[in-house]
Amino acid sequence: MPKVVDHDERRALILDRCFELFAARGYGSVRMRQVAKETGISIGALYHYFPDKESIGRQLFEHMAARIAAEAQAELEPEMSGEERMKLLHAFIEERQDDLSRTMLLGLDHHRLYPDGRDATVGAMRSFKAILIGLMQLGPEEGDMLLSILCGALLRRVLDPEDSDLGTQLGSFQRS
Amino acid sequence: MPKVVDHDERRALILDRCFELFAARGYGSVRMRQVAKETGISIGALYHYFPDKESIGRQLFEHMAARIAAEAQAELEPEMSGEERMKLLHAFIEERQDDLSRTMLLGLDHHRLYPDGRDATVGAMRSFKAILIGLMQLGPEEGDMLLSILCGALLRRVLDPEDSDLGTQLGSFQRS
Amino acid sequence: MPKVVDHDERRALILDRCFELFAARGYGSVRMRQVAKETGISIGALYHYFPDKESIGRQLFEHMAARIAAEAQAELEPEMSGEERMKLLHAFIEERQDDLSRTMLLGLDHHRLYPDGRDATVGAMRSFKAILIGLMQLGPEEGDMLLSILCGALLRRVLDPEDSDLGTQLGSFQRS
Amino acid sequence: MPKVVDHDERRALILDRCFELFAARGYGSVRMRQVAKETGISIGALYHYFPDKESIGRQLFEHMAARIAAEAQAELEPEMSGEERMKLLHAFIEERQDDLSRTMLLGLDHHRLYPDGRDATVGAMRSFKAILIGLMQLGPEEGDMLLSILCGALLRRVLDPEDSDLGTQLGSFQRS
DNA sequence: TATGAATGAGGCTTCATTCAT
DNA sequence: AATGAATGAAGCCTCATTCAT
Repeated sequence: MPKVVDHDERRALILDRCFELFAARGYGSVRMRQVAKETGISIGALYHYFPDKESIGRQLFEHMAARIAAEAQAELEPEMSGEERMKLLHAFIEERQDDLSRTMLLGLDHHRLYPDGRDATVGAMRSFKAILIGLMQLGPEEGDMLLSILCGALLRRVLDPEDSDLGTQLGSFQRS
Repeated sequence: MPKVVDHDERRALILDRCFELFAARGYGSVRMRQVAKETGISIGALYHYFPDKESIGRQLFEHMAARIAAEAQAELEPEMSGEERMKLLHAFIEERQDDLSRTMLLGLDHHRLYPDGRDATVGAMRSFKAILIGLMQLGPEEGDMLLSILCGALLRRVLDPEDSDLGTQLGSFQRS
Repeated sequence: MPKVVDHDERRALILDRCFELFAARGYGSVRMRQVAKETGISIGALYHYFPDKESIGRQLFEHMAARIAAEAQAELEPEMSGEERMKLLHAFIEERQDDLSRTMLLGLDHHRLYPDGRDATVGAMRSFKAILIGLMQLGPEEGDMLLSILCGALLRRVLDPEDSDLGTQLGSFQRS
Repeated sequence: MPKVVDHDERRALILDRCFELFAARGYGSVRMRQVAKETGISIGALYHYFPDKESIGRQLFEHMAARIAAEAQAELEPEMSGEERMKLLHAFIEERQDDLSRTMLLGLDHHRLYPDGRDATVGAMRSFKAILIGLMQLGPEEGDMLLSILCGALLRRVLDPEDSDLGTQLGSFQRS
């Protein structure tokens, strides 16, 4: 009897393991050799789980976006006062700053390289907006603004880490 | 030394012409053949003006960031009332939405691929922040927030063009 | 030692089952995965019976050539008149057109890929020639000619099936 | 000004140069590295002239079949007595024994690997038959027989070079 | 014995760079 | 200076073979 493996589980594991790599270097600059080393899986075995490199790139964003959305929906219970909800959101985001930034970068790669799959980035953005609006009980304009601030703060955190404090900016939003 | 001027001029021309290409595909996915076709300059000639492909990528971001900063400083004269300054900023940004988004994308590529040149992205971000603060006469926290909103709105415009209106969000900021 | 018999039997079975595959695609274009699927035997098990892929290719031609030669010797009893012997030969060949063509193709692969085993193709050709000469009681030149016509007709049947009728050509030979 | 090359000419040169290689090893066992070495052209340059390896394989047979057919039509002038025509044919074939055998082997590879291009082998066979019939002024059955003898003799020459003399067999045909 | 997932050398192909023209 | 054909290192992927189960 050969080794029994759950293909879907293994696929997810591989995606988790090469998340950082793709986010840090960008799809076009990642080499399959690096993916193999990073995941601890041989090059050949990677091709048991993904038909080609592009498929890894495509699935990676959707995988991470789905994971974060699921965590958000699980953790962000709206049964509390306004101030507490903001704290909860704040904590949630702060905890995941790196994952969120990376997923954002993957989203941009996804958008640029797979024009036929742009519904994935659109869908992800709208899901997050809906989550924010639902949690904070915002109007659409406020939701837009909060989402933009979040995205912008994450982006600035990438480009100029020392001059961007997510906490301060969420605070500013709240006060306004 | 007319040759040198010519050289720099030509370099700038080439950068202008392949700006869209690099922004749309990402540094790692652009091929020299495409650069040649896009700029109308033969592959061989490109190597007269740039030592290698990386050099194009590196210079491209700095070139565009500098150009936009220069335009901002030229156009955004602060000699007017608060409301007018906001209108001016609004118009300036709206006119350059595409260039700004693309430059942002290039900045992210720059950051990811040339870790030794991160001062370029840091510098660009801070310049823009200073311009915003100077123009709108904001405090540091407000400046941060405006910059984040701008970056976030530009990013969202890339990922979900139909659900992000830059004008509305600047308006929201203003009212707050 | 029943195991040994079993082993050889199984080997023969495998060879029979992948005969078509190798003849149709050519040794160099057959994949072990295809052999496994075609024979219904797992890749791993194939390696119990053959040390490597080359061994299958080598044995395949010899196996089929030996089988056909054995059948020829069993069926082509020369105890009859000249005309009947020709009919018999004709029937024998017509019945095995596909096998003969395929074996010929395998012989060519064998010759090209295993230069150290060319005595196998030489031996096979000479056996068949001897059988023809013995059966039809031909002189050496006639035997040569009949063998060439047979080989040529089989080859033409592969390359242009609609313009080659084996029967007609054997008839032409007979009349001459 | 870059080096000016006639693509078609160069393509033909490459095909000529790797003819032996493909015939000797079989399409599936030829490596691009070998083609580069054999033709004296770098691997990269090969891809200026052929989109991929398969294209070389496909074109090779058609190129050689066309070349031989052209030579046959140029050299085999039928303005002579029957005996002289046979001598002429004999000389023509003897001179090209290797090329003819190799082209035959390529035809078999072509047939096996490119099923969508089988009209090429069919066409080649029929051209040669027509040339034979035209030259020797044969009836269709005789033409068939002569073509089969030729093909068979060439094939036997590959598989058992010491036991096949093309001249003898053409002589046998003539006498019959 | 039997299975097929895993391995990694090596195949085909791409593409940044060079260089003859 | 300009051109683009040529080069070959290195990328993606395949597939013969191994090995844990």
